[in-house]
Amino acid sequence: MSNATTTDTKTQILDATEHLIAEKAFAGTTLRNIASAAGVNLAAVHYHFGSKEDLFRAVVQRIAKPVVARQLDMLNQLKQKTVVPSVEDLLTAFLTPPLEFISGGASPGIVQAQFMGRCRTEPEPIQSVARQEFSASMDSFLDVLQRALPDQSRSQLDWKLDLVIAVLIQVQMQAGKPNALLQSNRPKDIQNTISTLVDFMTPAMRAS
Amino acid sequence: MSNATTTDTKTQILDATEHLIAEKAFAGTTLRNIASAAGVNLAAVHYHFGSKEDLFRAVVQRIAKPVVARQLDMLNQLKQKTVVPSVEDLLTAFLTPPLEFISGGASPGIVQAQFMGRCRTEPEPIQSVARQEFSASMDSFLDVLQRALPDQSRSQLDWKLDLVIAVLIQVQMQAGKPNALLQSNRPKDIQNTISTLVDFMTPAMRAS
DNA sequence: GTCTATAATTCGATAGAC
DNA sequence: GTCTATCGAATTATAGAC
Repeated sequence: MSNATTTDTKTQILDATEHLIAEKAFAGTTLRNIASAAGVNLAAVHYHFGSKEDLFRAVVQRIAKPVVARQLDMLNQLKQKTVVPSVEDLLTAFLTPPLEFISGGASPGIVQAQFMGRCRTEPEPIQSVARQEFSASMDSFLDVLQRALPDQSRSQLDWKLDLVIAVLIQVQMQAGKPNALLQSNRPKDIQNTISTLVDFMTPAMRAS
Repeated sequence: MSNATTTDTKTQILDATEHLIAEKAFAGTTLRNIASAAGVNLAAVHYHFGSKEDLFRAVVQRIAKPVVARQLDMLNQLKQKTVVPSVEDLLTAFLTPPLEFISGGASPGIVQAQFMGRCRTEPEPIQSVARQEFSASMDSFLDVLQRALPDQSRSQLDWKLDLVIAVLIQVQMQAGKPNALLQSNRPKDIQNTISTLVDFMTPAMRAS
C-alpha cells in the first residue's frame, strides 16, 4: 500500500463486496453494485483487484486467514496438553474462532457470518476458491479427530465435520435475529453458544 | 396439456432446469443453457413458462408438492397412533419425505436432492418462491414437537428445527459426492441416511 | 490513482413467419 | 407450437486522458 487513500479505497471495495455477496451471492452481485456501494469508480475495482474472481478471493482471504490461524493455534495448544484430546475440546477449538470473530469489533459481524455461509453454497468454480482458503485447518482437525475417534472411518469423520460446519453456519446466519440461539455479541453469550453447540454435536460425533 | 408433444417438451424443460439450477444456482443458469440442455428452442421456454422466475417456480412446485403432502401424511399417521409422538418418530416423519423422494424412479434422484438444497440457499427474492412451497409443513410439525418437548420454549424449538433443516440441506447438497453421507438413491442408502440423521439430531433436540 | 468512454459479450424477453 | 431474428439492457473488462 503506497498511501492512505489507496488503503481506504481497497478496504471500502472489500467491505462492499463482503456485504453484497453475503446478501446476493457471487453471480448475483455485479461489479457496478460493488463500486456504487463502495463509493468508488467502476474502473478502480479492476485497477485494485484485477478481476471479479480475484476480488472475491481477496475478501475470502481477509476473513479466512485470521480464523484459520486461530483454529490451528487452539489445536496446537490442545496437542501440547495431551496426545489424544477429547471430542469436546476439539469441537471447542474448531467452533470458537469463527464465532468469536463475528463478535470482534464495532463492524457488523453478522455480514461476515453470512459471507462465510455463502462461501459454502457457491457453485463451482467459485466454491473451490473459498474452500481452498477456509479448509486449511480441516485436515489438521481431522487428523487429531481420527485419534480421538479411532473406531470411525475417515469418510465418517469427513461428513460429520461437514455437518458441524453446517450447524455453525446456520447459527451464524441467524445470529441476532429473534428466537436465535446466539442473541448478542457479548462474550458470555458467545461462550454459552459454543458450549451449547459442543454439547449438541459431541454425542453425534461419537455415534456410529 | 393439449397433446403429447407439449407434455414432453415441458417436461424436458423442467428436467433441464432442475439439473442446471441444482448445479449452478438460479443466477448462474441461463435460459439458453436450459434450452440447449433440453434440446428445445429458446423461444419455446418463454412460450411454455412465461419467464425465468415462473419456470423456477414450476420446478419447485413439482418437487415440493409431493414432499410436503407426504410429510403431512406421515405426521397425521403419527398423531392417530398417539397424542404425543416421540422425537425420533417426528424427526423421521420430517426427514423421510425429502430424502425418499429422490429414490423415486429411474431419473437421477441426486439432482433433485441438490435442487432442494439449492432452494434454501438462493438469495432473495428467489428463496421466497421456494420457501413458500416447501415450508407449508413447518407449523404443523412445530405444534406436535411442542407436545413432545413441553419443557422447551417455542423459540427453542424454532431454531432447533432450523438446525435440523440445515443438516438436511448439507446432506442433500453433498449427495453423491465423495465421502458424503448419502452416496446413492438406493432405498437401503436412503433408510440408513434417515436413521443416521435421526440419531444425530435427537439428542440435540432434547438438550436444554 | 481516478475518471470517461467504450469494446465485446451475454442476458431475458419479444415479434412475426411458418 | 416451433422457429429465426432481434431488441434493449446489462455484464466484465480495457483503453486512454488527466
